[in-house]
Amino acid sequence: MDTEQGRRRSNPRGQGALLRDEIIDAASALVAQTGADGLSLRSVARRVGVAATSIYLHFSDVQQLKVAVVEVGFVRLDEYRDRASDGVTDPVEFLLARCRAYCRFALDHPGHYRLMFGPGLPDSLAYGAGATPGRRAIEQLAVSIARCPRAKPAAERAEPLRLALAVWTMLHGIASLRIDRPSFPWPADLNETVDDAVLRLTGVARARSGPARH
Amino acid sequence: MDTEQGRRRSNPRGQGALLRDEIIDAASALVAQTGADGLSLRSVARRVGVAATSIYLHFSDVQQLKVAVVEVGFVRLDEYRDRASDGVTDPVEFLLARCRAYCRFALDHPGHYRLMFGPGLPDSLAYGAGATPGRRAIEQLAVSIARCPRAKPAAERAEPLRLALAVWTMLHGIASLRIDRPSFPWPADLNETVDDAVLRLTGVARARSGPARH
DNA sequence: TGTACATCAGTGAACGCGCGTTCACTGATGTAC
DNA sequence: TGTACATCAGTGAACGCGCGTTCACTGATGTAC
Repeated sequence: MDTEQGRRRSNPRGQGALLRDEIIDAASALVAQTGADGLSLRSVARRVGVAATSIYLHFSDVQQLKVAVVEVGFVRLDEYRDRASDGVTDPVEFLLARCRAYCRFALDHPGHYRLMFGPGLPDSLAYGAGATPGRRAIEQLAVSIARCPRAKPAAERAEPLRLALAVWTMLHGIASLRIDRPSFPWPADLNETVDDAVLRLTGVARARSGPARH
Repeated sequence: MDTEQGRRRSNPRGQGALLRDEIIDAASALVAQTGADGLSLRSVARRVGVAATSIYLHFSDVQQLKVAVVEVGFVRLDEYRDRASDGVTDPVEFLLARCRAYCRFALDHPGHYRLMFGPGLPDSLAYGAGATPGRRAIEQLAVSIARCPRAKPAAERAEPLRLALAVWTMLHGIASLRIDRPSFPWPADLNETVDDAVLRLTGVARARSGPARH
C-alpha cells in the first residue's frame, strides 16, 4: 500500500518464517511512527503488503504480535544500555550512563516504551512477572548500585535491590511524563535530571572531578 | 441499558444542564470501572440511558467529554490531598501525607489517573501546559518542600521547584507502574515506599520520634 | 381565554470506518512411485 | 520420465462489532398578541 510494487511473491518453500520477521519489523516501525495505538493486525498487514489473514500464519493472535514487538524492544533497550556503559570503568559513571541510556531509549522509541511499560499490553502478557528481561535488568541495576561507593554510613544504607527498584521507578517517571506531556516545561538537560535523581536516591557520591559531563 | 427503567423523561424546561452533570458522572463511573479505554461516546450514552446524539447537546466532541472527566479528576485529587494533610502541623509530615495521598488517589482511581497523566488525552488538551491545576499543584508542592528543615548545608540545596518536579516525577513513577504492572512484586507498604523516596530526593529530615507511622 | 409560534430537550435512523477473526480457496513446489 | 499427491505460503471475501458524527425529526412547554 505504501509502496505499490506490483504483486508480492511468496517466499520460497521452507522459508515461510521470513515473513514472520518482516511482520515484526513492520509492526515495530508502525509502533515507532504512530504509537502503540497505531499497531493493528490490519495496519501491519497493509505495511508488509500482505493479506491480513497472513498474519495468522505466524501469530495466533494480535496480542502475540504485540508481545513479539515488546521482545524486540527489550533487546534494543539492552543494546542501548550496554553501548552506553561500554568501556566505562568508574562504577558511578557506569551506573549513570546506563540510567541515562534507559531514558534516552524511552524518548527515542516512545511507542515501544509505552508498549513495554505502559497499559498497552495486558498485564498477564507483559514482562515483569517471571524471570524476564525486566526482572533481569532490575537485578543488574542492583549490582551496579552495589558497586558504587556510598556517602552514608553502612547502618543507614538500604539494600541494593530496594534502591534499584526506586531508581527504575524514578527513571520510568522521568521518561513516561516526558513522553506523555511533551508540552510541559521540562528542564532542557535530560541527563542532568537523571544524574541528579539517581545520585539523590541512591546516596551514591560522584568522584570529585569526573569525566566530561556527557 | 444497565437498568431498564422504562422511558427517560426530558428534564424540565431550563434544566437541560442537568443532563450534562449526569453525563459527566456516568463517564467518570465508566472510566473508574473499565479504564480510560472504556470511555466512548456511545458507552456513556448507554449508561445514562440516553440517545448517543444527546451527548452533543453538551459536548461538541468526545474529546471535550474526556476533558470534563479529567477536570473532575483534578478536583478529586485536590480533595484527597487536602483531606490527608488537614490538621497536620509538622511540615515534613504535611509533605509526606500529601505525597502519599497523591499515590493513593492514583491507585484508587486508576482510570482517572491514566486519563489525567497518561497518553489517553492528546497533549494539547491535557493539563500541564498553562496555569492549570497541575501547574498549581507543583507550585504548592514546592512550597511544602521549602517549609521543611533540611539536612544538607544551604550550598548544596537545589531550588524547591526543581525538587518539586523530581518528587512529582517519582510519585508518578510509583503510581503508574503499580497501576500498569500490578503483578510485579512491589513492596507491600506503599506509604513506606513514598516516604522513603520523597525523603531521599528532597534531603528533608524527618523528626526523630514522629507521629504514628500511618 | 385562545391561538400561533418559538424555544427547548432529546430522539432515531443512517453514514462510513477500521477492526479481529473465520472460512474455504489457490497456486507453486516438492516427493513417492 | 511421467504422474499423482502432499505440503507449503499466502489469498480474498465475508462476518459482526463498536465507534464518532450527521441529519432531519418530535413532543412538550413557554410566550406574545
